[in-house]
Amino acid sequence: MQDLLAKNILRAIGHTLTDEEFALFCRHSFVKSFDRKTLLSQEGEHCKYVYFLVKGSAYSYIVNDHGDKHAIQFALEGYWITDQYSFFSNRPGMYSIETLEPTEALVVNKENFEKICQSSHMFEHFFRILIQNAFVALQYRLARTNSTDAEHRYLEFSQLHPEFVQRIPQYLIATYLGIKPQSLSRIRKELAERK
Amino acid sequence: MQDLLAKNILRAIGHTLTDEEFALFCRHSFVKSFDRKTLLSQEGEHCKYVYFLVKGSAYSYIVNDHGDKHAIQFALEGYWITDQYSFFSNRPGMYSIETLEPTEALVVNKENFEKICQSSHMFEHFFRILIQNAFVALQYRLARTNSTDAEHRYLEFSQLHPEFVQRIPQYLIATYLGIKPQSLSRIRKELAERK
DNA sequence: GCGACTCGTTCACATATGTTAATAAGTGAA
DNA sequence: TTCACTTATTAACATATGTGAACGAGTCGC
Repeated sequence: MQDLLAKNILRAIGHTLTDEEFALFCRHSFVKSFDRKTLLSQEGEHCKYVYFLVKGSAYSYIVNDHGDKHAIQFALEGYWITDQYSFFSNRPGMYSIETLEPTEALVVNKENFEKICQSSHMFEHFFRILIQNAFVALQYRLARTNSTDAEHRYLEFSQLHPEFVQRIPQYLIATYLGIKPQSLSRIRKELAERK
Repeated sequence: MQDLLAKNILRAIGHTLTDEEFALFCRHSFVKSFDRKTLLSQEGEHCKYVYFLVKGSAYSYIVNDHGDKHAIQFALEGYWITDQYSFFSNRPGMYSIETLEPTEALVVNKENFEKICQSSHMFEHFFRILIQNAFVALQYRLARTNSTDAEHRYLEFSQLHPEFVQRIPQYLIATYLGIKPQSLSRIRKELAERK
């Protein structure tokens, strides 16, 4: 189970955990299971935890003034997810997080997260790299959103994340791409006809 | 001059530098001046440096398939800027960075950046917080881009960054918001008429 | 096996934003 | 001053995407 975590760390920083580091993480986290459609975090409330998914899937979303949900991030096994805004600032969250399938996660609360980072330069480094990579991916996504039409964004998304296309409902992918589910349906139809 | 940097660090992590830490940073950075319209980084080439602006302004942008520039980030005095993708991955850049005014910056190359982070847990921490804050802001910006119309995005932008509206050309702000300069002009006209 | 959902599709029509082109004000260099 | 260049504005028309509504195929609980 913590195998996934070890791999995650290895991939990010190129080396694996010592036994002490591993113990440090275990002491400050716990495992928890969630049903499908469980809210892990809710808009307006403080998001106290960061989740590392071991099994299942979840997504975060924002609700706009018209009440529409817009997906922000998807997470499958091996992904971290939280409301970064709320978690890091200790303010009420702007996003909600919901499981899509029955899900199992390693859970770390804010206090323990800070402790882990303080007592281990390695973990501080790891989490810097982790958020750095997330930043780079997000920046690219925004750049494409601002400079490319929906059809190309969808094509790029489905090539980059075929596993999301498989497991995430299409109407959520649409909002993730910044369009309506009907529009994505139309785009997919055109792509299929042209092919 | 390094005053700005000290403030920047203080604001991010709540305490200031020791003399050794300050010396560490100085040993691994240098000051440089640039004319207006200087390319600090160029698409296709490795972005070797991160810049902390002490004076002037700059912006990063992506060029899409039609050859249109789209602003990614703006930087004024007290802001950090680089092509994070290229800088952190050591790959050819996807963005370019150009000064908008005569500019002065503290410059750190990748190697020294890593050294600073390795030899000081405090700097590792600072840069984690820095990129964390950048991530949170970026995520919110993307969430709004995907869920809000251009008029509201412009209003929010100009309230959040009045200093950008002052100093950054309007056509660049338009591309930053994901619209054409003509559209921003139209939106501004409507806002003015309604008022 | 039945009703209640959820999800994807399709369609006719609406609207925000893009496109192209022209104009004008402002700035800086010669 | 004049010329070249950059930036902002405006207008008529084009197009991608949104809107609202209907329909059908799954799926789940009972």
